[in-house]
Amino acid sequence: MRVRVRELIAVAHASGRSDGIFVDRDIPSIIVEKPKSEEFGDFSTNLAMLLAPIEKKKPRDIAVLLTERISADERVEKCEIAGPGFINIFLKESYWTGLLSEIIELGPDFGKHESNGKRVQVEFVSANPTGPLHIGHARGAAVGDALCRVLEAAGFDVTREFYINDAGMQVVRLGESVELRRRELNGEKIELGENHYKGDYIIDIARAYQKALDDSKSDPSPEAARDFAVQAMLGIIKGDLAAFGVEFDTWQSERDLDAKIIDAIDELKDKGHVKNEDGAVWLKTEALGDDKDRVLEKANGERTYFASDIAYHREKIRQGFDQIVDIWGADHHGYEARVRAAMQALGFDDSLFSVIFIQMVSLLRDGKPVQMGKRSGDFVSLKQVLDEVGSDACRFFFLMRKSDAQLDFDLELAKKEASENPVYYVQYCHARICSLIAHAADKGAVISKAPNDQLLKNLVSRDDLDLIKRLSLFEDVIIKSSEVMEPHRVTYYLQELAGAFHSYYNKNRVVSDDPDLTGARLQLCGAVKTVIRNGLTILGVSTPEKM
RNA sequence: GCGCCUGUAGCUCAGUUGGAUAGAGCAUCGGCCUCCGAAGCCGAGGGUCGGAGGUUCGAAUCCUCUCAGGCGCACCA
Repeated sequence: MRVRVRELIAVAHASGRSDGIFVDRDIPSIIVEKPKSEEFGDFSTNLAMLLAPIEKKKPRDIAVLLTERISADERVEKCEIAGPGFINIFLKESYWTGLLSEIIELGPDFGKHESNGKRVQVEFVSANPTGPLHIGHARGAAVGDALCRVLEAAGFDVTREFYINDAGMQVVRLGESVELRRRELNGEKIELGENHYKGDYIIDIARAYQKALDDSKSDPSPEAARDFAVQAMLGIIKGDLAAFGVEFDTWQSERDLDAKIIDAIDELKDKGHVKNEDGAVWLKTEALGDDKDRVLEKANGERTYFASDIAYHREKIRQGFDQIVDIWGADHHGYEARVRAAMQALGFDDSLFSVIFIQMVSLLRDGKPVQMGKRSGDFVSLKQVLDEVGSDACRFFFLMRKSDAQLDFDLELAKKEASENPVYYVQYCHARICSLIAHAADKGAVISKAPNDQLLKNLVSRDDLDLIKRLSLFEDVIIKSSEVMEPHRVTYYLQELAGAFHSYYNKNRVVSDDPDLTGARLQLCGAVKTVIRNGLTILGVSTPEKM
C-alpha cells in the first residue's frame, strides 16, 4: 500500500524535475507514513523537508510545488501542507473501495508479494540430538517458522534447515547413557555419571536399541549405541516439531561435514589466516573484529566445534543463497563475531549473513517459576506444553514479543480460554465473521465470493472506509516484518485488526433491511476474515470457524 | 574488567528504523445483550519514555557518559 503511494509521490516529483521546477538530482528515498491522526490524511510524506537542503528553498515552498502535482493524480481527493512542511495526502473513496475489491479478488493471496528472485536459508531449532525439545526450543521454532512464512509472503524462496550436532562429546555421552540403560534392562547394576542423560526417554531408546541388536544379531558397541541413539532422538525431535506444525526442508549432519572441515581449514591456511601456537591451530579472528583468536584444532588433534561451524557456513554460502539467517539462543551471542570473522577470512561478504537471537523463556505456572534442567530429566518438554496449552496458544505467545526480549511464559495464562488470552481475541474475530456470514445466508442475503464493485460503492461511511484502510496495511506489515525479520509485527497487526473489527461490528449493523448495504458490508467482513486468516496462517495459528 | 540484549502506565509489552497530542492488553472503576457470537464493545483514571548532556526544524528512537537487570567472555558443544 505504502509502496503505491510512494510511487505516486515519486511520479509527481519526477514530473516537476523534467519540467525544470526541481533540481535535476537524485533525491533521498521517499518516506511515506500513515499518520497517527486522521486529520493528517491517509498518508503523509516529509519529502519537502528532505528536499529543502537540495533545492535551497524553504520546505513549505517546496511542498506547495509538490502538492500541485500530487493533486493532479486522479486517485487523490486532496493534498494539504501542514506543520513544518509535511504533505498530507487524502485518497478518494473510490480508490479505497477499489482496493477492497482487489483484496477480495486475491483472497488467500492478498499479502503475498511476487517472487523477488532471492533465495534465503533460515537455520533454526538445531537442538542437540540428546533430548526432546523443550520450551526454549519451542520459541526458536515458532519464531523461525513464522519468519520463514513472512519471508515467503514477501517473495523470497525460503529453505528451512536444521543443523544436527551429531559430532563431539555430547553424542558420545548420549550413546553411553543408552548403553548403560540397556545393560540395566538386562539386569546389570549400573551407575550413571554426572554427564550422562537421565531422562526416561533414554530407557525407551535403550529398549529399542536392545531389540535392534537382537533383530540384527549384532554385538553392542559404543558407536552402534551412539548412532542408534542419535537416530532415535532425531525421530523424537521430528515428532515434536510435527506436533508444533514445523517442518524442515533440509537436515544437515555435522558429522557429514568432516571432509569439508579439512578443506575449509586448508583454505584458511592458504589465505594466511591461521597460526600455530601452544601446540594448537588457531584462526586469527582478532584482526577481523573478534575479541581474540580462536582454536580450530586442539593440541590433542581434535577439531573444535568452531572448525565445523566454519565449514558448515562455508557450505551454506557456496550453495548460492542470497541471504543466510541463523537463529540462535541468546546465550550464543558472543559467537557471532567469530563466525563473521571466519566468513571474512574466507573472502565472503558477511553482510548476507544475519543472526537472530532468541532470548530466554522463563516458564511459569501461576506466576511461579518452573525448574528446568536437561540432564536431570525433569525439564518441561515442548510436548508437555503442547499437550497442556495447545499449539495455537503456544505459537501466539512466542510471537507476541520481539525475539530478543526475555519472555515469561505462564502455562496457566496460556491455557485460559478467556479474554485475557489474546490468541482467542483474534481467533474469535474470525469465528464471529464466519457465523455472521452464515446468519446472513439464513436471512436470504446473497453472498458471493467474487467482488461486486457496484455493491461496494455503498461503502461510504467513515467506519466502512476506516476498516478498508486498515486491511490495506497488511501488505506493508508483511514487507516491513520481512525487512527487519520480526514476525511479531504480524501478531500486533492482527490484534489491532481484530480490535477494529469488533469495534466496527458493535457500532454498525451488517445484516440490515438495506440489501445493497448488507451485501457490501458482507463483502467487507469477508475481506476482514480473509486477512485474519492470511495473517494467522503466517503465524502458524489455526483459524477455527466456531469456538 | 570487556562485549551483547533489555529499562516506556500498577503489571506484561508495542511504538511504522528521526516526525505531528507517546499507544495496546491485563488489572482497577463505571456503563452496554427483547436485535447479526458479551471469548465482545464504550468510557474513566493512570507517563519526568531509567538518569544527565549532545546532534537539529523535530529525539522514546541517533551519539557520549551514567545507573539498574539479564546473558556471554573455553584447546565445551
